[in-house]
Formats: sequence, C-alpha cells, structure tokens
Amino acid sequence: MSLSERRGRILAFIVDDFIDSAAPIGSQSLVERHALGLSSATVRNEMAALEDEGLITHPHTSAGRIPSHRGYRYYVSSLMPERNLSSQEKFTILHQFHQASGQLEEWVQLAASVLANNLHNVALVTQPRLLEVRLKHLQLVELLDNRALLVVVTTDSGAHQRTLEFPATMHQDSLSRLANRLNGEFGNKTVAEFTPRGAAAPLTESEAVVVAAVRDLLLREEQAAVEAPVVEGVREMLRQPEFGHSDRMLDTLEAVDERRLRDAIPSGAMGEGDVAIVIGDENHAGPYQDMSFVLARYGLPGGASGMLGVLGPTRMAYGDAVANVRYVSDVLTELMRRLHEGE
Amino acid sequence: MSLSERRGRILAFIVDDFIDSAAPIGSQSLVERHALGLSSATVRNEMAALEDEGLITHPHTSAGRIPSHRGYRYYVSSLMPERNLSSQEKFTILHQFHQASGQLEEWVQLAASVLANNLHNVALVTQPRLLEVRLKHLQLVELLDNRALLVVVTTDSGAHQRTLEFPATMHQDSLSRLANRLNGEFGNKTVAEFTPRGAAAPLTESEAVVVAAVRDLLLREEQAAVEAPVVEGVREMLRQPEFGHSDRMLDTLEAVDERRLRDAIPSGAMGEGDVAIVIGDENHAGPYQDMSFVLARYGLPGGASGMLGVLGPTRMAYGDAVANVRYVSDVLTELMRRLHEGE
DNA sequence: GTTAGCACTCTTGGCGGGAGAGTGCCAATA
DNA sequence: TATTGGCACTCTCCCGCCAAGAGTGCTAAC
Repeated sequence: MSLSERRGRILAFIVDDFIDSAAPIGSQSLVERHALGLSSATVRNEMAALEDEGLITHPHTSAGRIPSHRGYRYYVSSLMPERNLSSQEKFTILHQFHQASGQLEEWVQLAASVLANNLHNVALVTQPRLLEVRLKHLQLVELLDNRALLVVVTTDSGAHQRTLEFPATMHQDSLSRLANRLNGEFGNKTVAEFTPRGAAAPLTESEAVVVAAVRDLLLREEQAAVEAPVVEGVREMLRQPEFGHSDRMLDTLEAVDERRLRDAIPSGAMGEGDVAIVIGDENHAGPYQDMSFVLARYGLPGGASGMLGVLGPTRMAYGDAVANVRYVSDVLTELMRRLHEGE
Repeated sequence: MSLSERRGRILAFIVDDFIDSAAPIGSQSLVERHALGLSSATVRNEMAALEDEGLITHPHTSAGRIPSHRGYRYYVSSLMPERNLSSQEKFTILHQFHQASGQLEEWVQLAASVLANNLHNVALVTQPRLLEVRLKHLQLVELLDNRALLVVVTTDSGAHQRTLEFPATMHQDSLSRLANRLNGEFGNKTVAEFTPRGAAAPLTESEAVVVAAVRDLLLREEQAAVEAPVVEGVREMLRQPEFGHSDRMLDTLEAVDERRLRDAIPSGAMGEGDVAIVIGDENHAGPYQDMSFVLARYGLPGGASGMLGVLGPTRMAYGDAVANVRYVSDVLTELMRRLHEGE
C-alpha cells in the first residue's frame, strides 16, 4: 500500500499530534495546528479514506482519530523523518559513560538509565554474551571447614561464583591442586563437552562435586543470554496517560517484571545491524498487545553481544527512540571494541 | 493510657474489622458482626469516648470509624492476640527452604518471597553482614592482556569480584605471586587498616592497583549492611485498596525503590531479640507516613546478621505479620547457625 | 476536487435528588 | 447510673438529566 503525498502528510500529522497529546485528533484542530492549505471538510474526507485503509480509527462516532497499529507501522516505515541526536545530546550521553568506571556491568546499567531517562519509557539491556560459552579458568578458595568458593571465568570474560560443599574438609593447597587438575582437563570446553565421561581418568568424589557445579554455572550462563535483562524506567513509563487507570498499571507492572520480560523480548524480529521496531500485536502476544519495542543489538561481530532497547505504549516517540537506541548501541559497541583490543 | 476491658474489646473489633474490610466501621455493623451483648447506641457512646482518646477517627461526620495511628499502636501493644503460625504454615515455609540450594543468597531471596506471598505486602531482607568486615583472602585471575579478575573473600563469608587493569600485561603466575604477597601483608585486616602505609615495604605499581581495588570493595561491603535490601512483593502491596488511585500508586512505587528504602529502614527502632513494629509517622518521615514496618533481626549473635521485615499500609494484619516475620527470622538464623557450625 | 453548512452523535461535567449508612443527642428504662 | 430506643440530621454515593463542546458524515454548491 502506498498513499498519496497529501494523505501521507495528514497521517504523519495525526501520528505526530497524537504522540504529543495522547488525545484523539480532530479535523479542525489539525488544520489549525499545521498550516495545511485545506479546509477541515477536506481533511475529513482524507481521514475517512485513511480509515478505510485501516490506518486510523475512531474510539467512537463523534471523536477524533487515533492511529491504528497499521498506521504506526506505515508511519515508521514510510513517513517518519530520519532523526539523529544533536551533538549536544550525544555529548551528554558520552559524558556519562566517561564518568563511569571501566566495569562492563556498569556500562550496561548506565545504558539502561540513559535510555529510560531520555525516552521516559522502560529500557531493557541484556548483558553481553557469547553464543557459545567456554570454560576459561576455574579457581577454588577455602571458606569454612568443608565449604569452598568456586570462581569460574568464561571466554566471554564473565566471572561467576558460588559456594560448594565437599564431603570432607579441604585446605587451600588441596583446593588449588584440585583446581589445577580440572583446569587441565576441562579448560576451553563448552558445557556440552563437560561431562564426567569427558575426563581422562575417573573423577574422585571431590572432583565430581566441582565438575557438577561448573556445569551448572555454565548452563545458567548459556541461558542467561536473554534472561534477566537490566530493566530501568518502569515508573517513567507508568507516568504516561495510557496507564492512568490503576488496573492497567498493575497489569503492566506485572508484565514488565524481569522474569516475564525474558521470554517476551522478540529477539527473532531483529534484523542485522539496525534498529528493529515491533508495534503492538505484530509479534508478541499477551500483555504487550498495546505496546511497542524498539530494539537493537550491540557488541562485537563474532564476539560477545547483547541486546538493548526500549518498551513503551504504541503511542511512543519512535523517532527519538530509534535515534537514542541506535546511538547508545553504537557507544556500547565502541566501548567493548576498545576493551577487547586493549584500548 | 489504659482502656476499660469493654472499650478495649470494641477498639480491637474496630481494628480487626477495618483491617479486614478496609471500609469505615459503623456501630450497627459492629454489633451485628460480633455478638456483643450491647446495643448500637452503647457502642456509639464508647466510640465517642475512643475518639476523644484519639484512638479512632471519622473520615467525615456521618461515616463509620477508622483506627488512628495511635489506635493501631494501642492495639499492637495491648490488645492484639498472640498469634503463632500453625504447624501446617510452618511446614510450608520450612519445606521451601529445604527445597532451595544451600546458597546463602538464595535463602535471603527466598525469605523475601515467602514474606511477600504470605502477607501480601512488600518484604525487605538485607544480606547478612558482619559489622566489621575483614579481608580473608584475595585471588587474581588472568583475563585479557593487562586485565585481571580480582576475587575478594571476606570474613563474613562473602565473595566479591571486579575487574582490574594493570599498567602492563600480567600472566597467571605473576598474578598468583602478587596475590600471595598481598595476602601475607593484608590478610585479616579491616578496611581501616588497609592503606598503602600499612604495608611493610613500599608497594609496586601493580600492588597499588590491587590494594586500591580491594579497599574499594571492602568499603562498599561495609556500607552494604543496610544498602540494597532484597525487595519483593511490591505488586502484592499495590493491589491493596489504599493504593487504588494511580497517583498514590506511583508515589509509593517511587518510595519503595530499593535505593530509597535503604535510608528509610528504621533500624534504630529495633529492640533486641524480638519483632519491632513501627506505625505510620512514629519514626520515619516523608512517603512512609501512612505505612508501617514490621521488622526483626536475624543471624548469629556476634556473627553475621541482617534484617528482615515487611512494609505495608498502616491497615496491615499485624498479627500475621509478626508471626511470619518472627518465624522466618528464626528459620534463617537456624540455617546460618548450621552453616557456621558445619552442619 | 474542494468547501460551507447542517444535522447528528457521543463524551464530559455539573446539578439534583433519593437511598443508605452512620452519627449525636435526648428521654425513657432497668 | 449505665443502657437503650428513637429520631433528626448529615454525609456519601449513585443515578439520571441536561447543556456544552467537539467531531463526524453527508449534501449541495462552487
């Protein structure tokens, strides 16, 4: 479907105004606000046509028009002006990253805050991960009696820990020997190769305890790619008028819980390299029917990567969202590149 | 102040009914619901007296009565029946802890979930901490080039990590030697003693990097005692009718943010050994004026300890809250005792 | 193709009145 | 003297009604 230039312009104005005001747009107010060289009657005719195309709707007979999901889709695909951040905006964002420490986890958190603050919606950022996680190194640290701390470093530069319980008390020197043996046998293995049968000799009981724990940690790591994204700005979003009724608010609060969000992020929809927009019911079901995602990948090609983006009501400032998501994703990618190449 | 037996009974019924129904209680409905051997007129007289004492109020002239903050205080101090969990309830809770893994962090999380689910309010649980944190052990693990992972084990059995950047590339053997040297010099020191001047010989550049990082981690640890409690059940609480208006809901959502809560927990009010109740404006200011805390300490005397409790509107089932908080605190304490004594 | 005009529709906010719940007070009662 | 029945009074809540306002759809004229 393609619209005449004028009809497209009218649709764009409706979408813009509605994003701005959250109230249905009437023909009268449209001609007043934008110096269209047209009467309201003409605009009404065009509106009727747009409605026939399924791009806008009425809440009721005598109300103004609001964009439908298809209308938003047409808008973002064909009408929305390209928007780039001003150098002032870019500087503000960059500045925050330069203020932060060099810890990767902090960058991720910061990216979420920046998006949430700039867009007044929910920001989602996953930790960067390799698709295939390998064991790089493991260490055991004595704690109390028969308990020890296991530290596992993986090839995606992640370090993870948990406590272990051995059948008997182990001191630091035996722990270190044990760790060395296992590093030799299992170093650079993926979780799939990581079974007791993979070992050269049968495992002792203590070794088996550690191997099981490492396996468990690696498994969680692999699943963690989409799990538990950092979520920021829920309150920002709930301030929007669409959530004015407290029922809707509670439902949304439920839906935006990290645990729910993990399955809901429509990662399949993401094209390579640029920002993806998922509007309303286009992809995901259930509580996100009236919400949109603006998403992008970040990270190194072939290296660790993650996803970041923003979630909000379908009435979202898509132009701003795309510009911000794109820029933050670029910044994160660049930071990771420098980290990887050792500055 | 002390009330006659009958007046006390009437106050207790008002509080009970109001906790149950969230609507003002009239003299009529009170005599109907509870077989008082009294007429509504008599109850009205008593109510007028209770109002003079400042224990109950009217929202407006012709409405029923609701407890005031002082009324709740009198109720919990003098009227509230002692409530203990049934063995069924206890079993359900214990069962969940036995299902969980032996990880301390998981217990804390679980305690929060249990409280939130049972009490339909916000549960708060801090991680257990020693008042004085000492360095037990540190390890360095090679990552990429000049980057390494620092793992710090403290005397409160906590393990913490961050990445470091050295001026030059360090391999695992030099890292291990470095770690050993520092363990010898700084082992069992508190953060206060943890300065470069505390070392026997001047530090090399690499050593200084590590020492600074360890200091930083330990400092954060010490502050973390009240910081970032685990918060669970915000949605449970917001479902209560007092938050029906979405403005109130947003304000509360703001107030219940972990970052705000950290300063708000009235730890001073906590007596030794038993459950503390803070009602309304008794202690804390600002957004918690119309909310109450029910709090208890858990953990080992002289060892690591933490705080747990529940936050809800003043109209809270105090009896249930006290019973649940007390029991969960006992369970956590017992689990920690076993962990400490090696089963 | 565009526009002015007009009848029609639907929401919103304000007003009024009746029902319901509860109070306070007073006089009668045990 | 404490209790109680009775009664007038006061609020809130809810429903229906009405007028204003905004917007539409249609038609006829330009």
